[in-house]
Formats: sequence, C-alpha cells, structure tokens
Amino acid sequence: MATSTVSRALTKPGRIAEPTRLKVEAAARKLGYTVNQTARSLRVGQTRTVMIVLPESLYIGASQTVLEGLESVARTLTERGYHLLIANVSRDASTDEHIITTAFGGTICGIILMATLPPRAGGLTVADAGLPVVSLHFDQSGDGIPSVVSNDFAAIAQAVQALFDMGHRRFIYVGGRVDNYHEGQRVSGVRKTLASLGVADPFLTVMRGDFNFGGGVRAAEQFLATPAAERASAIVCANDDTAIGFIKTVTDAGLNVPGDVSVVGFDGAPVGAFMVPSLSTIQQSTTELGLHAADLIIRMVEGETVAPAERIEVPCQLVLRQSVREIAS
Amino acid sequence: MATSTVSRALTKPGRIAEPTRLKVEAAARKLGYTVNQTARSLRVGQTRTVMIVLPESLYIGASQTVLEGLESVARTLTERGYHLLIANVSRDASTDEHIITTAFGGTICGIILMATLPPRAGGLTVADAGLPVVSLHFDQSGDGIPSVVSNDFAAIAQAVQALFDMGHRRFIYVGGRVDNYHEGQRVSGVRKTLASLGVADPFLTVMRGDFNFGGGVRAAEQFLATPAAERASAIVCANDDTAIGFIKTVTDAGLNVPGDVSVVGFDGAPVGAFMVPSLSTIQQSTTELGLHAADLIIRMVEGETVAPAERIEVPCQLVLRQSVREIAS
DNA sequence: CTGAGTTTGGCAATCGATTGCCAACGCGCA
DNA sequence: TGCGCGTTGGCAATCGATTGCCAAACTCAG
Repeated sequence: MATSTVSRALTKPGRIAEPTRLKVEAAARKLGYTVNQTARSLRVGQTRTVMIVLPESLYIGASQTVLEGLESVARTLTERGYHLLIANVSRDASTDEHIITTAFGGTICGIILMATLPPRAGGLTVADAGLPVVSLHFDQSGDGIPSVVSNDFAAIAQAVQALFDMGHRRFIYVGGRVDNYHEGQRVSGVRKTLASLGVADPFLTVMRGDFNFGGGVRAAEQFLATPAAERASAIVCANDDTAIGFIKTVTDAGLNVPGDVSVVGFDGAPVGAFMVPSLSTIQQSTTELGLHAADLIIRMVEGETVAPAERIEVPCQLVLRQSVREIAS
Repeated sequence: MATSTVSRALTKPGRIAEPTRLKVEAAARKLGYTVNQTARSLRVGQTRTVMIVLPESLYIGASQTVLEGLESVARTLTERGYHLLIANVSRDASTDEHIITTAFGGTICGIILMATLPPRAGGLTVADAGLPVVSLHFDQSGDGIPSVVSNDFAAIAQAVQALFDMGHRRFIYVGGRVDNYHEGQRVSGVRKTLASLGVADPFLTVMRGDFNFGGGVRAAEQFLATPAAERASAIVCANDDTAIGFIKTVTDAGLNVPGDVSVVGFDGAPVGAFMVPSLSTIQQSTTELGLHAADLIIRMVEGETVAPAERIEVPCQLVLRQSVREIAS
C-alpha cells in the first residue's frame, strides 16, 4: 500500500474505494498506528484545537456558570472532533502574553472568549491573529466579535416585575463589579423596570457588590444598619453568590428570609435549590450558551462566513423558590 | 541574520551572545513573528501541552474540587510555559476513543488523570502511549502511576473522632458511589475509627449515596422514617453535596441542624461557609493538590525519573462550623 | 600583527503527513 | 482483443522550525 493511499483512506472519505479503506483501517489498528496530528497540522496549516479564554477570575463560589459553560463547550467540540485548549485561569500581563503567543503560534484554529477584555500583548490582540473568534457570555458583537449571550436585561426585568406583582414596593439591588458587561445589563434592567412601575430613588437603593459572597455580606450589613421600618422588602442580587452572602448574614442576625425580606439571585447555581431557604434565581441556560458558542466557532473554522455583528441570545428562566414571598401591600 | 542564529537565539539561552539575542527579539517583535509551534513540535518531537482527563462526570453541585484542581493545574502549567488541553467532560466509549487518539497523536507530552479509570480504547490505555502520566485525586500508585491525593482516611477519622469527643454515640455515614476510590477510603475511615472507639453495628448505619444532593435527600428521608428516639445524632457524609441535600431535607421536615442532628460534609465547598447553618466539612487542599500534580508531570516530561509508586499525600483540614454541636451524653 | 577563542553564517537533513500529477493496474463490456 | 472507467501506486514537493557540522568572521590579548 502506498502512503498516498493510506493518507487518502484516512482523511478523504470517498476518494478511496470502501473495501480498501477498511483494509487500511484494519492494518492501522493492528499496527497501532495513529496519525501524527502535529505533522498533519503543519502540512494542512490547520489544527483542530480551539482555545478558550476564561474570565479574569474564576469566581469560585456557588455559581457554576464558567464550569458549566466549559463543560458544554468541551462536549460539543469533542463530539465534533475538535480539541479544547485552556488558555488561562486568571488574567495579568504574563498570561495575556501567553495567550497571544498561543494565538499566533499556529497550534489553534479558533478562539472562544469568555472574558470582558480581549487579551492583548505587545500591541497585538487575539483578533489580530487572523483566527475566528467568538465571545461567550459577554456581548461584543458591537466590536465585531460574534457573541452568544443571555438576555440579562429582560430576565432581571421579569424578576423585578414578579416581585412588584407580589406586592413589593421597596427594593435594593446589590450589584456586581462595575464596568462588567453583565452588571451594566442587570442594573439597568432593574432601574428601567422599576422606573416604569413608578418606583424611584428612595424606594430603590443600588449597592455595590463584587459578584462574590463578600459583596452580599457587606450589603446585608448596610441593610441591617437601616431602621427596620425603612428597610426594603425585596433584594435583587447581581448573582447567586451575592444573594447567598446576603441571606446568610441577615439570617445570622436573626431575621427570616423570606419572612422579613425576599431575596432573588442570578445564575441558577445548582446548590440554590438546596439552600435554606431555597434560593430564587434567574437560571441561565449555560449549557445552551456553550453549545451555541462551540457550534459557531466550528462553523467559522470550517469556512462559513458569520456576520461580525451576529448575536445569539439565549433566554433565562425565572425560578421562584422559598426565598421570596408575597407581602401585604 | 541566519535562520540558525534566530532559532538558536529564541530557544537556546546561552548559545548566542546576549546583544545578538536582543536584536533578534527586537526584530521578531517588529515583524510580528512568533514561532510556529506546530513545526517546532514536529521537529523536536515534543510538545508543551499536557492533557487532563476529567472525572466520569463533573459532579456539578456545590463542591468545586474539580474546578479548583483544574485552575491550580492550569495556573502552574501556564506559569511554566506549558499548555493545558481538556480531554473530556464526560466519559463514554467515544470520548475514550478521542482521548486515546489524542494521546497517541503526538500533540501532547503528558497526561494528568483525574479519573478512577484510565481511558481505554481498542485494547490500548493512555499508559501505552509512552507518555508520562500522573494521577490526581485518585491513588493509582499501586498500578504504577505516580499519584497526588488527599489523606481521606485520616481526615475523616479525625472528623469522626471529633464528633465522638463532642458526645455523639450514634452515627450515620452517607456514602458516595461504591467502587469509587474516595468512597473506599472514607467509609473505611469511618468504620475503623468508630470500631476502635467501640461504636459498632446498630450505632453506625452506612447508607449508600451518590456524591450528589439526591443521595443526601434519600438518606434524610430514610433518617426521618426512623422513630425519633432511635435516630443517629451525627451524620458524616461522603461529600458536601450529600450533606447539603441531607440538611435541606431534614430542615424542611421541621428538624433543626444542629439542634436535632449534627452534619459534617467532605470537600470544603466554598459555599459551605454561607449555608444556613454553615456547613462543617473536611477541607481538601485542592490548590496544593493541583500544584503538585502539575509540578510532577512537568518534571517527568523534562526527563526526571519519578518512581512509579510515588505518592504525594496532601493533608485535609477539619473545619467545624454551625452544623455540628456538642450533645449531653 | 598573529594566534587563540568566541560567535555567527550557511548548508542540508530531518520530523511525518498531505497532495497534485500521472502512470499503471484491474475489471467489465462490447 | 481492445477500450474505457474507476482505483491505486509512486514520486516529489511542501509545511516551518531545529540542529549538527564546519567555515567564516570577529574580538582581544600578547
């Protein structure tokens, strides 16, 4: 058998007659032969490895959006014969350099960005590497990067509306880190919805958080320092970790959730259903998000042209559990 | 400048005089040149990419051991100029095949196994690829794979002893999936410790769980079905998710933790400190585990010989929080 | 100015698979 | 037998960097 025949049998279905192809495969199996992907990539000028850039920090807490997204992306890529390379787990000048080097090094064929800021080093951005790029979780379609995102704005608006319908008239929104895309969407979702319902300044307090337990704790301390009669009855948090920190702190201080105050989180952390009280939240379809991102990058890698302003929006689902309740108005 | 000089300047520190090296680097930067890693790997016959094989399932719950381990491994590898390739997020025949193909495909230089069973396909194991392999979390040093593990046995023994010292005399152990390495260590840690303290059969019940919330829920239902007078006062769980499921169920049934029953988990999920009541647990040093695993694989890749029976044990830490209390004996 | 020592240049083979091109082969049919 | 079609074999260039070898160039001290 000629090397050309073998090569064609293994990579060009249809180019070689079926019986021969089977013989080649059998022989390969018997000899324990596997294609050397490095050599193949060099020749073909293409790899089958997608790099994923993770957020500035992994937000290790209760929310599993990153992990679930990662899982979904990895599963989809694997199923379609691609590999997933992790670029980073944190972000600083040196990791950015590492990311850029990798992007330009010819070992990857596409990039999924799960980060606000595209990595940059030595005046170069990942976008300059000439590779397909897709943004996951953060909308960067305005900057020419096709994006797969949740409908944060509408979802949190729905949650606020639901709380209003339950009789709540005094709100606190505990935010995430400012300058974060999600934070922008979520805070404006809360603000605009309440404004349209006639709830404004003294009845809506916006507190700064950090997407972490600590932010919820600090917000709760501030909440507890307010005279009971003037306290908000509904707390909307930028994510579940914030909500969990808040609930823990007010509970330890002797208040009851939802008896004294209703709390809603955001993300849909799996543990939420098992908290005491179980946590109301806005569930993101992380799996679907990851699937779309992976599908999109594969399509781009395989030559399909995708509009740079492409924006796939996946709806969230409001899940009401024990942490909220109706109040007499 | 000759290509040989450039190549040597970029890869063989010392081989080329410093001033020339700097000129080369400057030129590379100006021209936007980066080494093509694919070609380099082909020639050198070595890549700088480590593959990690994740567990059969990701146990998506409250525990973050996988994610934390992944982070730690990724950070260490990145810092030392290596890449991390994710092999899988679940395990079935087709992913195993994908893993084997990758292992034999020449794109990786080492493997970190975070799984009970080494991937296998077509009669081949990852071990057959002739690459360095390290096991993380699961002790496989007996099978010739250097391993980095927690001291499950001693750690859970310490927890049981602590509960005994607090006056508890009637125990339930809610296990994980049988045939799992950790489960073996943990259940025997509980059994042997209690046996040595004179606590045996009717006073120690072992229930089967699944490392998930559901296992805790089912154990709790069984617990609640027991007449109150005969109930155990201390519940030791195979992991935090199990403990969380247990606490949620008995709390919703009107019991108080720790008033009516003390509960201890295992893993050290970050959210544990913010549960109501906060969760007592055995904290694994996931970061340290990952660091050791990454360091070990790098050393092996770089030629250091490591004893196949090498076993690095990292201690856990018992963290007692609100979910346990002393009882009058 | 010379010779020893250091550093760089140039050359060519090499890693392993892919691929375009055309010759060769086998098979069935007229 | 002869022709045409479908399939395989063989050849050689190619992808981009590394590397051993030796010649050439340079530096510096005596």
